[in-house]
Amino acid sequence: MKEKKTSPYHHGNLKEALLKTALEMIDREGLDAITLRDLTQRLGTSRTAVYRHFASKEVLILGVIEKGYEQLDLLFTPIFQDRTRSVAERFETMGRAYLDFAVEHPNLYRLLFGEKFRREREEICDYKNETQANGLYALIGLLLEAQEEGIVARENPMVQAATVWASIHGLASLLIDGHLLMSDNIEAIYEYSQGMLLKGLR
Amino acid sequence: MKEKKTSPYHHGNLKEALLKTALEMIDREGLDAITLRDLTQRLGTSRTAVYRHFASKEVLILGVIEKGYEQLDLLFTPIFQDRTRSVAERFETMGRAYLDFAVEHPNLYRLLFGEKFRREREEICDYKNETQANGLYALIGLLLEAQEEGIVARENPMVQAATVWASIHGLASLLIDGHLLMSDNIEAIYEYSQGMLLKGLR
DNA sequence: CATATAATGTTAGCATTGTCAACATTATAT
DNA sequence: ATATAATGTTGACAATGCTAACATTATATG
Repeated sequence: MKEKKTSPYHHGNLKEALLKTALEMIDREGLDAITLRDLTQRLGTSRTAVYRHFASKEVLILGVIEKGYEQLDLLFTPIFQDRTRSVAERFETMGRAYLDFAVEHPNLYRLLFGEKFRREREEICDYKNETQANGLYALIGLLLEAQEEGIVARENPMVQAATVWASIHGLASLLIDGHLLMSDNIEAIYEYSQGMLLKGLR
Repeated sequence: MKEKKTSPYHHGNLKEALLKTALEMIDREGLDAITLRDLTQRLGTSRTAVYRHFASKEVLILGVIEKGYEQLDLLFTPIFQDRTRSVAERFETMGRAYLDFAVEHPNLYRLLFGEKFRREREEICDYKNETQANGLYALIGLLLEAQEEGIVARENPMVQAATVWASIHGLASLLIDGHLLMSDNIEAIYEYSQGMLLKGLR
């Protein structure tokens, strides 16, 4: 399929390759560690080839962010929408999947849910963080279902969703940023959190 | 008091001035925005004067972090220890003060509770994040008091503290990092969070 | 098919920034 | 009083993002 000639002048699919490799590098080494020179060298092109596809390093990163959200979407949507499982089950599974993702991909998690390029995400790309919004809406949907079942109080689901998300995001952040020193208790903390959330939402 | 001569060769108190100004700059413009050249220029010294007091930029930042924790301590300790107020009141006031600090000093908040230099904080300085630990211990103490009063279940207070901290940290982070778009609802979200926490802890 | 034009890639070089080495000036101690 | 330590300065280097000018390949249009 792919011609493996000794580096042809035109890469063929450099844009996608840049996004893919950049995402991998960020995932592995963190946002601050990646360098355009390093990135391009791994792809066998010259350092400025990036600029034929992205206006700047920042714009490239914005592409990576978009790609990251898409991957998250692929991961989470099935869990949310698995109607074969009870609301409580989906809630539990979802929380665990979210935490697992953060722990397994801390650098990527920070990129997606951190502060960097916040303004630019909405200015340059106008996809308005669709996926992230999707995630919130999915959570709101789940909470509405839970309200139907009577296991969650009938209050503003947006406020509830924000509260739930904040709880889990806080736990994920403290964990991957090394602020919870009693790491062996993670499981206990997570279970307590879940229980407290369910109890508090009732 | 201070001699305002036309820049004497020796600054007199450069180390403290560096820490103070660096903290102000980080608070205002964020960690990534500060530059040793910029910093030293504002203090009227040459760019490399820093290295007579700090081994590197990173070590300087570690000093700023320490200073930041001290300031936080000064701000929070009185609230925790104000025995004239009920446990519930202190809990409420504390949460609000914490959130206020994050919103008013987002860059500083990210520096103190973010990921950067995590390892180095414990390797180089050996103060072991005393203040942060102090904060957690103070919260644990408050929870123990609350357990005495019967408004919080008698379970592992460390786990409870981590859960509470995660909730509020998550809310603060999502807020200052721009992930909660319905910014007008912040107050509602915060109040709901507090209520949910108290209910869930019971 | 031929060739003009767009797309894509390369090399050279600049500005910024952290850092080091060598040197200069001031404070402190003996 | 002067040797030594403390503190500050200048010059330079390497890494990095980026621009300009040029080179090569693909695509389209006659």
